[in-house]
Amino acid sequence: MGWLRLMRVYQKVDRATAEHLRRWGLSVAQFGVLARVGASEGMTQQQVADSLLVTKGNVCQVLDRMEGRGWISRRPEGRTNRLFLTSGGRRVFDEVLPSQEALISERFSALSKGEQEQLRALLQMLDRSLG
Amino acid sequence: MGWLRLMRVYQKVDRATAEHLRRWGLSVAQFGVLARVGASEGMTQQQVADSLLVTKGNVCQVLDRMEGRGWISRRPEGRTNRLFLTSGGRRVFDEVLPSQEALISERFSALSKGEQEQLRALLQMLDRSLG
DNA sequence: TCATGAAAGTTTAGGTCTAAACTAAAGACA
DNA sequence: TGTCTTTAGTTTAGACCTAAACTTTCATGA
Repeated sequence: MGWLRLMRVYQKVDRATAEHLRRWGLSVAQFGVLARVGASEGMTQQQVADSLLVTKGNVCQVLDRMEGRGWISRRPEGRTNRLFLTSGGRRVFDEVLPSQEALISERFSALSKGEQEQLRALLQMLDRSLG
Repeated sequence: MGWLRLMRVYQKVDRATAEHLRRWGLSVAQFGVLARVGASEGMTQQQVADSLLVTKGNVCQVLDRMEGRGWISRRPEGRTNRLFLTSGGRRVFDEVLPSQEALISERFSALSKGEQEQLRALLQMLDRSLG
């Protein structure tokens, strides 16, 4: 079954990522938030949750820790919080993002460019079909 | 990046699985152990951990709950524990496994047979390259 | 206007997972 | 035999994640 393979690949890359990010004291979840907010500041917590496919309760908890470490700030605005990187958060983001992309690219290097494109296309079809 | 797609597909299928298994009061982690032990009884905890790509500490915790619910039994043997399904565990296993396989097959049905085979082949190459 | 309801965020209980420290049982070898 | 190391399992602290209950704030329409 393809699902088992997909699980294994996910687990392995996820673990490699986790170990890599530990160098900056970042967890995978925190990196996800950092990357998302870094890519478009001013998002609300709910928007971040939706885009990462996690609950808003989870985002709230992860943000508590990241705010505590001075990487992200919540700017209240009516009933929402708008999220921004602090200067420290921006510095980490600028350093981690390319490094993380390099790690992923290295992990996928067993596949040729064409094969990677094939894989991407198949996963995209699947993703779309899953709503 | 293909990795983002893979993450999304994993998350979506994982959530769907979790919701489906809730009907039997099973978590995804518990189902993993149940399926592994059900497929070859007498395994040690370390063997289960290795085959699921998780730590032995994690397996120990999950087993505590499953043993508490009467699905699995530990049979001490020297310094290892051999794992077996109880009759109740076997009953759940026999019922859940086909249902779970049907769910996965349904979730992957947006891809043709050939496409699924392609996907499986690409993931297998990737998996092997990841040690 | 104001009551009702929907939406954003927070909190909590409970299961998952890891890393690391710990215990106990084998095995190995001088 | 006695010590030394390895291996299996357990425990613990800490982060993650969800579901569900809760609070606050906004929006809507009678």
